[in-house]
Amino acid sequence: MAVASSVRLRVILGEDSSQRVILRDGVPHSMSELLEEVQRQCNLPGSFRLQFRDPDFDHEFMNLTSPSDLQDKATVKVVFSPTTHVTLCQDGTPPPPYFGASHSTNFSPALSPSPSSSDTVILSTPPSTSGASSESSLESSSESASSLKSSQWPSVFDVPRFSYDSELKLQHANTAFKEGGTFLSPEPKLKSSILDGLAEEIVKYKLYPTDSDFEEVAKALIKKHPCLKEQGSVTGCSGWKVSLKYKLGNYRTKLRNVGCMEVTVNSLKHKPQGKSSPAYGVKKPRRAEVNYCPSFPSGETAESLERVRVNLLSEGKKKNNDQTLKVLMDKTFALRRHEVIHESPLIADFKTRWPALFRTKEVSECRCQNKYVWHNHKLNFV
DNA sequence: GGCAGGGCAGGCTTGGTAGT
DNA sequence: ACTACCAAGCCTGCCCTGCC
Repeated sequence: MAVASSVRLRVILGEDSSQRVILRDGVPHSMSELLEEVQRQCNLPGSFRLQFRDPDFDHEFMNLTSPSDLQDKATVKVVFSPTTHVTLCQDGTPPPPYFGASHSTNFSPALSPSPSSSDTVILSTPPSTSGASSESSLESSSESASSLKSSQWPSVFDVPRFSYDSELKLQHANTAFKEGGTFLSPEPKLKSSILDGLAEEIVKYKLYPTDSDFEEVAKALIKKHPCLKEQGSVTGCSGWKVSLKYKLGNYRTKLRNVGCMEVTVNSLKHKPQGKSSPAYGVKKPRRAEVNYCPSFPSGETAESLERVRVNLLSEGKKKNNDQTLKVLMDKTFALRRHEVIHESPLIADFKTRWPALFRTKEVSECRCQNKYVWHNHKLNFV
């Protein structure tokens, strides 16, 4: 029985970054297998295509459409899809999914890499829409909201399916609307179910949606369920927009009560003394700010991560220790974010606590790929 | 022309409460 | 339990003005 010999590829990941990929069973038969293997070995997020040096065209890079064009030691280049906005960690690698909050990475769930240094479990499905009011559901929503938001706000908001009975009612009402133009005035239970479903879909992306986000969701709702359109409203959905704002406001209160970090940071209890105004110093992601307030990795506490930080200090003194530093820096990302958000430390102090973050390698790898967003450490300048 | 600072209006926050 | 609403006050963006 013939054994396929392994094939080595040089994969160009960026301007100053390339990596060896070894295909132990030879070149895969399909492009999808090849892409998956490259993605796995290079730990790449999102969708991308490959280009290879085509000998028929003076070895210029051409799109790779068939794996059979590759030979041992071939050079391929990774070209990310325009829709993939990759957010890098300090070390230039994509963040593990638990980095969460409003981050601008658009991971493809089917192709997203496994969390390397994270112990956090990735939920592949949104929290139950039918049990939003239950404590357990809210806790999972809190988890979802604070640490598992792995998608950018969608270009087209997808209205989720509501509970079975709600969908049934809407189906009947939509039929009646199409036949006789009858609008539906949803009873409180149905309205609540709709708002619940929309809220849970929204918090998968943002805990603090903007006015235009609400408008977008409301429009998507009446587009999918035209029976819900409001008469006497210019847009046909102004009331839904307002209700959604109330819903999200109340929803954040619930999340606060179950300890969702991204909202508890704004509770009065966490405001400085003498500044106990609800609107004072609200901390939330601004513009492209990413991974705003991630939860600690599963099983970790501030104390345990502090011990990791101390370990980082000693590991940082060793030579040729990049891989260990990378792992430890990944692991302590949430702790750094918490320090930045809660304490707004001076750069000098922060540098003392986290010297590894200021290594040339850390900074240059982020800078050299200026299309990427380095997560914001909002520090006070000295 | 470009920049910085002040004033202003509107939007937004949390916490609390009334009504259903 | 939930939606809707209110209060108090901070934040943000816009506009205007003054200065270089």
